[in-house]
Amino acid sequence: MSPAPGPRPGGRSARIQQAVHASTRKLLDERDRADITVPMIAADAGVTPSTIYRRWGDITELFADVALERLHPDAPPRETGSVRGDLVAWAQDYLEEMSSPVGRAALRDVVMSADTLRSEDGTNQFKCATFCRTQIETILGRGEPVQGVVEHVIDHVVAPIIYRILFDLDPLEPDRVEELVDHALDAAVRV
Amino acid sequence: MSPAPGPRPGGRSARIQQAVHASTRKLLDERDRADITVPMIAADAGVTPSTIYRRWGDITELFADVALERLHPDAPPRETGSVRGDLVAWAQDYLEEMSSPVGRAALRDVVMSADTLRSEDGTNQFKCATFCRTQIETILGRGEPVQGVVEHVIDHVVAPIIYRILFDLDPLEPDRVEELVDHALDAAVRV
DNA sequence: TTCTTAATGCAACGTCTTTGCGTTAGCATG
DNA sequence: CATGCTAACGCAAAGACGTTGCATTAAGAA
Repeated sequence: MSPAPGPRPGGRSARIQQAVHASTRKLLDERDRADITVPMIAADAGVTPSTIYRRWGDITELFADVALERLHPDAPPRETGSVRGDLVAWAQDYLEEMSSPVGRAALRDVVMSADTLRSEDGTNQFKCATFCRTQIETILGRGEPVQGVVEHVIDHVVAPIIYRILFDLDPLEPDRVEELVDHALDAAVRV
Repeated sequence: MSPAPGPRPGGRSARIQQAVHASTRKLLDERDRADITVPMIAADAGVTPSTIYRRWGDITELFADVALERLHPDAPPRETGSVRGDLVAWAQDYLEEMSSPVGRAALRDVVMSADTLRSEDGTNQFKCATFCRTQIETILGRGEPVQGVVEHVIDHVVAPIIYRILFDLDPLEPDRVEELVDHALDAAVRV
């Protein structure tokens, strides 16, 4: 038997990762991304730069890692009584979170991370999209199953929200979210 | 009178910019982004690194600059006889271009460029979105004007295409483009 | 306690980035 | 054609960052 490889939870490895993440978040709040360097983070976290380089490769991957943590939903979507209501509520929350400077920056950090370096569960970008999809599936699972609704919600609700944020257009009016959700549901039924 | 500031077309400034752009494109075709450095580009273009640093700030901005050039449409959208047909044709072309490794990389380079450094006509991201919008407006201008169609096309056709590319999801089937266009047009009429 | 292994710290080296200063190219004027 | 002006470039030095081999340490297992 091989002696159980992999990082042990609670060990030094985990403590360091936590410290580095914390320092990264802290610096991201204070300074501009372009002004943050690996040695800075290392100093703040109390580790050597080489440790960070070895674990994350480069600062882009570290940022993406921290961003993913931010983008990961910490609770299942709220329940309002109807699928439509749940979707609207979730999408409005999502829009608000992602529109904030922090959310926007996190989105970019994920998008700009390597797409060649894929872990066992996909690229960072894919993981990010999966967070969304999972939340949507949870909501839709509460109602009657309709083929392909998830994809429609992604295409007609999530995509417009994100596109406008990333490409610096006027952010979506929160009111329009309702319209988008109706559209996505209509689209699913009609096809 | 101030002696007419700004770069003179055809001068040394323009030649250097052209050479640097060319070298950047060339290197982007050969190597991976992460392996390309400013000194490399400078050597290939026959200039000093400091010139590039002074003009573009960092390699990210240079990449974004080159990417914008790639994303800029070089011709007005094809005409097929109907607005719907034009939109479908344009969207399919757009999907194909952006899905290619080159297109995808260009999109990312634009998205990851600074959003604080805005030129007189907006950020790089905004310019990129404007290219799309202009093409769409051209097409819509050929038919009867309907309030807000442009935004619907952006939200329901462009956004899904781009979102899926950036977030590493399965790219849209070219067939589904037609469906998206119809939805966008329906949406515009119905509201 | 002792052993094993993965991961860290240290330190040195090479490369990139930044910056001051002298020079040049392009354009305008007489 | 000669002269002057200005923005931009090349050069070179200094500083900061990225990378790597080697010794050491921390955490868990026997």
